[in-house]
Amino acid sequence: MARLVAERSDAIAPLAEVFREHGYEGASLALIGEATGLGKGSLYHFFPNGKEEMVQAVLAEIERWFDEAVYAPLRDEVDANGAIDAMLDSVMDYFRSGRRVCLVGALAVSNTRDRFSQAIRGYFVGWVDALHSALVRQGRDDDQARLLSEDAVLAIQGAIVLSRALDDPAVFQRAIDQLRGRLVVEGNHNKGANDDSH
Amino acid sequence: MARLVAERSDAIAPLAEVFREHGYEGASLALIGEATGLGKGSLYHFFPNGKEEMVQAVLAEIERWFDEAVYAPLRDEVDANGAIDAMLDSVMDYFRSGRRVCLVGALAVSNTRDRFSQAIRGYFVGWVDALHSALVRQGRDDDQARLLSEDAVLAIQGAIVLSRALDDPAVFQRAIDQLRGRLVVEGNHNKGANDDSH
DNA sequence: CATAGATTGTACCAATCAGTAAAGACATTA
DNA sequence: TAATGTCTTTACTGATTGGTACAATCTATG
Repeated sequence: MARLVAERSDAIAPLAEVFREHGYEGASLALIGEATGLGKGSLYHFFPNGKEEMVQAVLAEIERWFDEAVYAPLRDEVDANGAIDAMLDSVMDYFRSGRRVCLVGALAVSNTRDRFSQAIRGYFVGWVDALHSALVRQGRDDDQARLLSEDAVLAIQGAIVLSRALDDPAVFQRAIDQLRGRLVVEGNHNKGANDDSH
Repeated sequence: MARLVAERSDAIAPLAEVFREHGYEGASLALIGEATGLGKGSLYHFFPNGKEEMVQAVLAEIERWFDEAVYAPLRDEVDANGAIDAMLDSVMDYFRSGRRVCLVGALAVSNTRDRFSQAIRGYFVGWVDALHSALVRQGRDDDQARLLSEDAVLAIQGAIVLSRALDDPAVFQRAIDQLRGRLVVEGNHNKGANDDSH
């Protein structure tokens, strides 16, 4: 039997989805209520500051998830190549081959950017820095790693835009493949060296 | 003395700006009226189908401009390297170093995508195809040119997103520089051979 | 100057918007 | 079971939304 009273945390995922699909302005309280199954009363009980607080909560959860699933391995794993590989796999899953919009990226190109600028900046800075760290651990010099990490994050955002514009997930797939070739260094066998294929 | 009656074409530029700044949903008729200096009467006289027709008109004008200023040179100029160089300069100007949003890209990641899918697709297909043509004329093989042209258009969109997210035009600048290095071939002196620097 | 057509201002509409208020239902603890 | 604090339902507000209707005004042509 389902719980009759809801928790704030249960609302985050449907909130994220409705903001992704309709944007900040487009996500009306009617749509939000429908997506979360919560009435206005409940929504304003959990998020007294309305839509703005809902988006902030969603952005915080997105940041938390990326930090745990993507940034931390990039920063901490000894196997930098493996962490980068895993990042590309995670990204492919998370954005559903480009069918799913990046909420943070979408907010960045909207007029609501300024309202969420801190969270938006944090998301991307965290990503670029974490990837930079992995690239340096690969043995690349700082400047090249800086350029490359920025370029990779940028390419992922562009891939979402273009694959949605052309309605073709293969565009996203190709972009990820290209990145794998550009980011994962050849001849680096420090990932365990269990290459016993003889 | 300014003309008392307006023309439809005069409204396109302010319309483009207001849709860029506020998105489709965010651009209310009040904002549109303010931006264009036109009342509802005039707006619905010129665009009987309302906002949708306004956006379609803006997208048509954007497509026309890009086709004339960017795609045509990429397709037709004998100097492919020069055309690509000019494209990157135009892009830098047009998007104001990433400060200005790409309306087509923004629509592609919004829920209004389906309504304008044909125009959105046309814009990006036109760009990728034109760049592909220039890259082939450089002497590259078809597959590499395909990948590279897609990658370049994608990188420009991503650069807009990231530079806005970080509020740093230098990100956009670096992305354009990177593209110049990747797209403009060295040692190709078929651009007129007026290299009389001896 | 008269007429026709293009353009504009104003008043208006029903629907929807974000947000508020408060009484009621629920679960938790004692 | 009584009391407390969390959650939900319902009704409501005033503002704004996109869109319509139409009379008034302007401009070009005869």
